[in-house]
Order: sequence, then C-alpha cells, then structure tokens
Amino acid sequence: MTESPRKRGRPATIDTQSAMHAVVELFRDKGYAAVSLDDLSEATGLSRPSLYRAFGNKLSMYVGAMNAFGQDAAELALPKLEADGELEDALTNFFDAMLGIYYRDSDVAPGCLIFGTAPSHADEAEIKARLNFGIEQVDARMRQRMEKAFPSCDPSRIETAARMASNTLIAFSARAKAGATRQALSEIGAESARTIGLLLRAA
Amino acid sequence: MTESPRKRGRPATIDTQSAMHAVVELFRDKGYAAVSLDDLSEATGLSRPSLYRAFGNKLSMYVGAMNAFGQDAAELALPKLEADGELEDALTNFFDAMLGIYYRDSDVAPGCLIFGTAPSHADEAEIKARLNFGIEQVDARMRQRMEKAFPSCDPSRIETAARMASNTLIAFSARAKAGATRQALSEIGAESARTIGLLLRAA
DNA sequence: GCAATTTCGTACTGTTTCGTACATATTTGG
DNA sequence: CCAAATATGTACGAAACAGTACGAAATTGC
Repeated sequence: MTESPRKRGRPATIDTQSAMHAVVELFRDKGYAAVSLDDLSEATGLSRPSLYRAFGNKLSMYVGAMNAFGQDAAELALPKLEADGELEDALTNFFDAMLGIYYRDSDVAPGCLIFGTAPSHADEAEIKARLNFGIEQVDARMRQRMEKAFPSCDPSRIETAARMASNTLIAFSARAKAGATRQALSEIGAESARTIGLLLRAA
Repeated sequence: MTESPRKRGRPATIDTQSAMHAVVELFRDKGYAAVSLDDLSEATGLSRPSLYRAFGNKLSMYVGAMNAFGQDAAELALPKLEADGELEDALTNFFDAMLGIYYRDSDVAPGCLIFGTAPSHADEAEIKARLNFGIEQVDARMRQRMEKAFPSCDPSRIETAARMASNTLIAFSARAKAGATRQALSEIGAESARTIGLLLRAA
C-alpha cells in the first residue's frame, strides 16, 4: 500500500487477514447459521466487538468469507485451468487443485464454502447474489477455456460443455461433505474431463 | 395399516403427515440451523411439545424431513428414469421431474432439501450419513438404468456416466437456489443427457 | 358417573444469542 | 507531560432458543 504518514492513536494489533482465514474455516465447517459470534470470537482470538469493527455483522462476515474463499480458490486453481496444453489436462488439473482446497488437510472434508454452504442460506439476498456470482464465474471461465481450445466449435455446444464442467465442481462439494474420498473425486474429475473433451471433439 | 382395536384415551387430532410436509418446506427454504422450533411450530400449527412427541428433537425432525423428501422425490421422479425407451429421454424426463420438485410452484426456488441444505450441516453425523445415502441412491439408480440401456458397455464407463448424471442433479439444486430459471436448468439437463448418451454410445 | 388412559398446550427453566455502551489501553502532537 | 485520537476488551441488556413439567381436555372401560 502507499506510505502512511504514521497514524495518531493506538496502533492496531489485530491481524485481520488471519482472522478472516479462521472465519472462512469455521463457516466452511458448520455453515452460516450454526456458527455463533462467540464461536467466531474463539476461533479468531478476537473479541466480539473487534469482530464487528473489523468485519461488520455476522452476515457481512459470511459474505466477506465467501469473497476471501473465492479469491483464494481463484488464485490457486484458475492458473491450472488456463494453462496451455490439452483441455482435458487443464480441466483435470483444475479439478485436482480445487479438491486440494475442498479437502484442506483434514480427514473430514470441509468442502466448498460457496457451493457447499451458501445454497442452504440463500434466503438471504446477499448470500444468494454472491452464490450466483460464483457460479457465473466458474461457468464463464470454463467457457473461455473451451473457446480457446476449440475456437471453431459451435457456441451452444461449448455452453453445454462449460455447464457440465461447472456441475462437476459444484457436485464435488456435496460429495466431499458426504464423505467421498479425495481420490474418488479426483478420478471422477479426470473421467468427466475426458468425456467433455469427447463432446467438444465430436463432429 | 392393521385394524386398530380402538384405543383408550383422547383421540389424536394431529395430522402428522401434513405437519411433516410443512417441516420439509421450512427446512428446504432456510436450512437446518436457521429454523427454530417456534418457526416449525408456527408453520405446522402444532405446539412445540407436540412436535417433540411426533418427531423427537430438532435433529431427528430434520433427518425425518430428509427421508420424507427423498421418498416423495423417488415416487415422483424415479418412474421417469426407469421408463422404457431411449436413455436420453429417460434422463431428460427424470431431470425435469426433479426440477418440478426443486422449483415447487414458488417464484423463489427452494431447491433440494438433501443436496441443497444438508451439505451445510454435515458436521452432524446423522445428516452426513443420510446425505451420503441419498447420493449413493442416485448413483446406483443411474447406474442401473444405464446398464439396462447398454448391457454390454464397459462397467467403468457406465460408472463415469452415472456419476456425471448424478452430478448434474446435485448441481441443479445449487443453481436453483442461486436464481437460475427452471427452463435454463431443463435445457442443461437435456443437453447433459445427450452428452452422456454420446459417451455411452462411443466405441 | 368415575377411574384409567391418552392427547395436547400453557407456562416455566436455564442457556445461548446478537449487538453495544463504556471504561481502559496505547499511541501521536504539541 | 497533557490532550487528542485510535484500538481493544469487559460487561451488560434484551431477545430468542431448546427442552420439559404439569395440568387441562377428551375419550374408553366398567
């Protein structure tokens, strides 16, 4: 950031970034409504008023967590999708990178904050809007990557293929939460990638 | 049921079946944790103690709702999948039947109780187990239907195709909650059915 | 009509929840 | 060293929460 001219009062000691990380993990594990501000306070080490000052109320904390999670996922996994080479390999590597996030390192997969927990709380307009944005983003990136791989392909066929690839990713979150092993999903991802390639290569 | 020999005390006046229906709809709209017993009491018209007597505590109410929803969905949609004729048509009709449930008649789609809300609350062991059962059921039915259509097909290819079809259905719930139109999902369903057929017919 | 039996809602308990007022701590500016 | 400014947690209030004890209501058996 820019050179700050040394502010006036007591200097901030709170690490909002690592706090937000803890917020993400907690919401990811238990969803929105099941997490209390006391839970968040304990997980972050911040007092409840500090949470309010840093992130606003519970709803805006959750939306902020969706943004943080989405940004992390985009930075970690999108390069795999957008890499050069065969589309099938890019898709497979992208799915695997996302599975790395969905499964964290835990034995119990926390899944995806956006596709896994947000649908359950979409009666909140802000959550619904952010969920929709996330889906649109994945659809759009898939479409772009496929257009790049098959520039002369029928656009409506690319649309279908992109939606199927997104559906694979979305369903992975539910499957992970249900107890599927990471390896099992990785195989489904690779097979889905092959099938989508088949669709796009078909005359 | 069997002929009951006319019980002794005050006759029951509560319609547990329609009450469970109201329970399902409320959990479907707002998820598990966001629904209070007072909400359920108001929605069903039953007092809180009556809810406990009829369905046990909140967790077992939710699991009961998952069972009721799953049974309804199976009765309404599975015949479409298992119908004779082309696999693609059966899949398309099955997806459409499920979308009829996901979209109810409301303008705001409540989605799927199992695939939409349960992943968010899978830290509860019972919910996780029931969610896993639901996924396994869909996978298995898909596999059976595909084996029937292509008896000589490579089993591992059928496995892949079945998982992709399930993924489509699972993702529909998230998309519905995010605001997708029913028609849009219906088209994705039909296109996915065509693609899966393509995969299974490929040499 | 009276006891036994079953159903049902009122009313209560103790806990948890969100949100904030306010006092305290730590720095800079003069 | 004191005033202004900023950061932080303790402590509080009001509401919502899950769960249950208990009494009232409605029926059957005799």
